[in-house]
Amino acid sequence: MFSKTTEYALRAILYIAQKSTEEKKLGIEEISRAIDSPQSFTAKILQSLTRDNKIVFSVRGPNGGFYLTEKAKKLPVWSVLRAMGEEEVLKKCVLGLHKCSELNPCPMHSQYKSIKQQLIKLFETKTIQQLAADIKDGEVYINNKKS
Amino acid sequence: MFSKTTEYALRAILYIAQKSTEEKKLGIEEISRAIDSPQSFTAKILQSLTRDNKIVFSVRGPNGGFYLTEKAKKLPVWSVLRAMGEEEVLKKCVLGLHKCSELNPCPMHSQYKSIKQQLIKLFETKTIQQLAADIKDGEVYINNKKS
DNA sequence: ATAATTAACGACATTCTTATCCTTAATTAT
DNA sequence: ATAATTAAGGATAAGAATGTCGTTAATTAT
Repeated sequence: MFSKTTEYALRAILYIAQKSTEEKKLGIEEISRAIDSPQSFTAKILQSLTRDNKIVFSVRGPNGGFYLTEKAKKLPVWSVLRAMGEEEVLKKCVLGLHKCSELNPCPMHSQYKSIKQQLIKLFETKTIQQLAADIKDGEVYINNKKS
Repeated sequence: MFSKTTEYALRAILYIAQKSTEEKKLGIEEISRAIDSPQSFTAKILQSLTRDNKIVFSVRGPNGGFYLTEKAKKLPVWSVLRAMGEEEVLKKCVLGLHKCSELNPCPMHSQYKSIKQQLIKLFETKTIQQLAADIKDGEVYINNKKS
């Protein structure tokens, strides 16, 4: 559904949300190990989310690292997807038609539309914090180790 | 959602299903013009669907071209997606976790699952023929011209 | 001040997707 | 038979996504 880049972003943010506070920041080494993603590449992703999107925050130097503010934790998953440029994926026509719309629907339009809407609603409703809380509770996991 | 390659495949197949019979085949020039896709690239896609997957059929030479048999028209859209290697997209974990499952769910698993299932069911249920018929009836369109 | 730590940044490498072009093979019409 | 037509196939290219590495800048601890 989403690019690998976005998958890494989501997992990293959920891990950070779950483990960090403004006092306890997380290093990229720990994060990428925990979510099983390429370290330098993940660093780049987090840097862009820090610089451009104000979803993730960071501090350099000893005891530095990445963290989320309480405010950022309350953001919907949708805001991460938007930051990663995935809005298009969820809004466009399944057949790739530019002009597909209510007035000019493609053959899949009417039935595909309602499923897309459910997806968008799901991502708009769920916050980073809610998902992170479920991880903390041990109900769900983001560990991606193959072994 | 799907790759451009798959979008071209779906549009091409629907166009062929709608316009062709075993007696009246369609040339690649007409097809790619009708669905607004790159001609040589679309040819390759149809060739693979012909050679490997027996979804599309073709004949070379004058009055040759691509067509669908009546049997092929009855195939579900899902079989095209499978042929295009998109099964993965609809089955994998939204966070990209290898091990995500009922027993080891990711934080989005339970709610994402039901939406995925709707999508799969939709593609399993709808046949090429049904969609093509809707185009013929003029209810829906696959024209992709920007102007 | 100096050294150590950690993110930021830039350049580059690799792989996959998308796309083009040219030649070959099959079929048909004359 | 020959020429015309049309898909098949191979080689290659352009671009985007993914991934690596080395250097720089900021911050902290000593």
